[in-house]
Amino acid sequence: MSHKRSRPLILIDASGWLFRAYHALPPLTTPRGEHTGAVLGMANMLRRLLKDYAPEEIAVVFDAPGKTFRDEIYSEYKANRDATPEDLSIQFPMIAELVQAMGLPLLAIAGVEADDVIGTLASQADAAGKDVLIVTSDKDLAQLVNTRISLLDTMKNRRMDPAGVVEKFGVPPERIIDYLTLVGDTSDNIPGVPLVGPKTAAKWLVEHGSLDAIVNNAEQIKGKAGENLRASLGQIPMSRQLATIRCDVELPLRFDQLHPAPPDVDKLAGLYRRFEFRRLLEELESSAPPATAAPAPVAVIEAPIAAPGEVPVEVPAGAPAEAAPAAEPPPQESKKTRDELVVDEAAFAAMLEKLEAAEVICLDTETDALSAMQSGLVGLAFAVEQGHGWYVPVAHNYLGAPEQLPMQDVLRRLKPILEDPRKPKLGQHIKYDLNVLARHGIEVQGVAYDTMLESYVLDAAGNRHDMDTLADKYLGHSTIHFSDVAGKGKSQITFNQVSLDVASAYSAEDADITLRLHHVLYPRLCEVPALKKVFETIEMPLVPVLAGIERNGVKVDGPLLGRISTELAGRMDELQAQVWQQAEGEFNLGSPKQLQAILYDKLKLPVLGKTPKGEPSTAEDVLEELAAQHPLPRLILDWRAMQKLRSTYTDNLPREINPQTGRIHTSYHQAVAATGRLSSQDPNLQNIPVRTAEGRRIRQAFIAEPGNAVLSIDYSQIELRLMAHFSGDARLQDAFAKGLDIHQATAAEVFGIPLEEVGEQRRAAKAINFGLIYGMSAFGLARQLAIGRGEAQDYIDRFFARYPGVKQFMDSTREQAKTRGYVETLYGRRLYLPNILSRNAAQRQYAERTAINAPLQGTAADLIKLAMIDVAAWIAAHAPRLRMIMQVHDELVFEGPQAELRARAPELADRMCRVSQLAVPLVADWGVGANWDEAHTSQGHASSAQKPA
DNA sequence: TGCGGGTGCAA
DNA sequence: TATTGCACCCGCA
Repeated sequence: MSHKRSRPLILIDASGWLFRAYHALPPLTTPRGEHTGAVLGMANMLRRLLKDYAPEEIAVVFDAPGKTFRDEIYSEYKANRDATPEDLSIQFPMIAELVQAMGLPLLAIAGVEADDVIGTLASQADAAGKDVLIVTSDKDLAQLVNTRISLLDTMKNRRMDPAGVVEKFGVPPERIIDYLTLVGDTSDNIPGVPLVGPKTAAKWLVEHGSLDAIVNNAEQIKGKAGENLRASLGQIPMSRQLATIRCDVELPLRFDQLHPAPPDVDKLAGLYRRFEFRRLLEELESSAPPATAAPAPVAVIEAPIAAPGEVPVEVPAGAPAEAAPAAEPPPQESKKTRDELVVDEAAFAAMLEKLEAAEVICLDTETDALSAMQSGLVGLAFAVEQGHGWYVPVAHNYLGAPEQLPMQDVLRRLKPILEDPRKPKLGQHIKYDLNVLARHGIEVQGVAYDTMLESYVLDAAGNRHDMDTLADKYLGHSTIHFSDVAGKGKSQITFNQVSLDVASAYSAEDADITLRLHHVLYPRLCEVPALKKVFETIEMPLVPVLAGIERNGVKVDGPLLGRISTELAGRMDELQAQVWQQAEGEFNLGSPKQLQAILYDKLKLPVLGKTPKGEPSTAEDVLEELAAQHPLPRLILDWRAMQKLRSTYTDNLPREINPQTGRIHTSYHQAVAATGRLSSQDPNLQNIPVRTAEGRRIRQAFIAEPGNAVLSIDYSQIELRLMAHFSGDARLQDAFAKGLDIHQATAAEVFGIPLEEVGEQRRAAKAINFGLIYGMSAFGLARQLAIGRGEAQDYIDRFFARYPGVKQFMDSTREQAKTRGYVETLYGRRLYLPNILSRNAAQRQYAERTAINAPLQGTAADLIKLAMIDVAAWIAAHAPRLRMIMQVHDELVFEGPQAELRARAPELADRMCRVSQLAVPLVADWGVGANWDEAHTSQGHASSAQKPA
């Protein structure tokens, strides 16, 4: 049974909303001088909510004036609050009128706050299995969030679900009360623990689990904040009580009595006229149905409505014994790193001793350029305990730079430690440091932790994984930015020009922050054994393998690319002349905007497609269709194809050749793709052309050193095989078991013909097979195959009829995504899909497609990563003259002496196939050639391995 | 100089 | 109204 989303209950924290809207909205007055900005804001917000969510029940909840139970608990409660501005408070009665005229229930309950009313109604609805949307900008209400209850900030248009709470506060909803208790609230005058702000509170809660655990471990908590905690222990129970929203308030009605009534059109029109809301009035008059006998709205007013902050603040005699000393806002906690600049022998020796004794060594290198393959080492930073870092400068050479320890000595003495596999190393994006150090003669061993990858495995798509982002998110710490020390733009200096003091503060902090991040992230990883395993057995072992591939690089024939470029340029000139002739005027062929004007304005060709922004598209598929009616689109297509090859490949690849190595060294990014794939950058070697003959000429420029050859091995149909494995579909598995051409087999099934009679149907079957992996719709398939929607739907229906397991797999995967909020790969790598329950259909459907695709794409990524780790170890042990030089998602490319490469190819392909035992065989095809194109084209040798039956 | 939009290359 | 990426060029602030 799928969990059906019903029309929600909406609860509006009206007092809080107005207070904030008052400051956010422009001050609006009628000519008579009535202030109406907040009224209009409320009207628009309510209309929007009704339209967007069609709530089954709704209530606009105000604070009632007078004391609440919180004032009983704490005499200073809300004592700091400013009085409500008068031009806001006079709008409250107007708003009450408006809400009632709109037919919406309005609540103001004496003795409690709006939050408690909301909490009570929300928990009633939750118990009844109903979805609840709370409109608020107040963080306190985050404690109510769960899978059914979410917060909506209408001003920022953001929904906050449990994951959102974690993202914003660093703790889940059930820890929000603990969080608020620790942090306190200056506006409510709730005492927190001095020096403990949002970040420390979240950090402690993550480390200890709960406020109770923190209290129990108070003796162990270090620093000034720890002292303050111990001093505040007495007031914690009271703060906790103040921060807790009550969910058991006695109310005169239940949530299911809060149905909106039809608006009282006459009254509403009268109000709109009085407030001079012309647009709303027009809309009302143009759309209003004849007034029906409107049932009176359920408006329960237990007390007059109070403006926020109107609560009396007189202090009763006999205030609580230990009134909090924290009237002032919690000061920003200090997280400064104690940095130690190492420029003399004694300090260096002392540091080495500490490094030797450390359990984990956090390291960071500073260089004079961004590229790990070009840069020179400028300094090294280390940290072994939180709060302290060393910086060892070795090549700062600005005018007047102090003397530093000689680089060669420093490296020679660090080498035994860094190359000791028993000493675990930690870094942020440590692959960079491995490459820099390798180029300086140190092969770092024992690479155990990388905070970037810890964050990536925890939640690949939740945030970026650079240090600044992580420090902000997990430590609440704003790091010293590189641009702060080196400037930016034209005037940016390189790190060797940065003064030692500044460099030391920056670098030591980087190492320290990395260590602190590790202490937050790694425990989280350990909480989910599958993720810990992905981290330990896939991502970390892959780091040195990738570093090796990057350093190996690939040889590219620059002169060949240059010749191709010249040839293309000549042909493009001719095409351009013809285009200008056809268009009867010169224009820039590379400008979609100018081309659009020519095609659609000047030549009046039909608009067959739009860009995402709604402009007439000049994209390939559109031009392809237009080519039937006019010669110009074809010329443009040809020109574009050549322009693409030239600008992206023939002209730019030669510039990427490293002058020292004569090869191209890409960077593989391990923490970018949501699914677990790698990406390649500077240059991207994972999108080198292969489909067209013209494009393959680029691949021919990927060559080997003299005497060497290129070996390409790729997995055959890996994602479809994984679909067969996951789905358990007998027919699909059988097709792979028999070694059939899978597209041909699908064609036979879908079209109900014998295998040997499959002809043109194979193309359609291939499109279906691939579409399947991407969660394609009938609409998409129809467009792909240029057939009718009905026909496409028919294909899909027949596909699912023949492969029922696949249908079942897709349904259950979507279901899992909905109930758990994530999907996972064969190895337990997770992808969270926060939008899977979105009310926005486009977002939800997108998440559903991702839910189908991610386990397949992600498992394929896991498999080839494992294969790379295995193959790299095997090469190191058995064939050190071979080099792994590229990875392209389902393909590995090697270089080595021709004969040896050919001899070793079957073993390498076998190892790739044996990396995992699935329900269908894994097959890898390989080929050897003088260049990448030849290696690819000559593929025909296959290896195969399967789980024994 | 940086950014968004449009386009197109790969798996 | 098909998944994941990277990078080019244009046009504009």
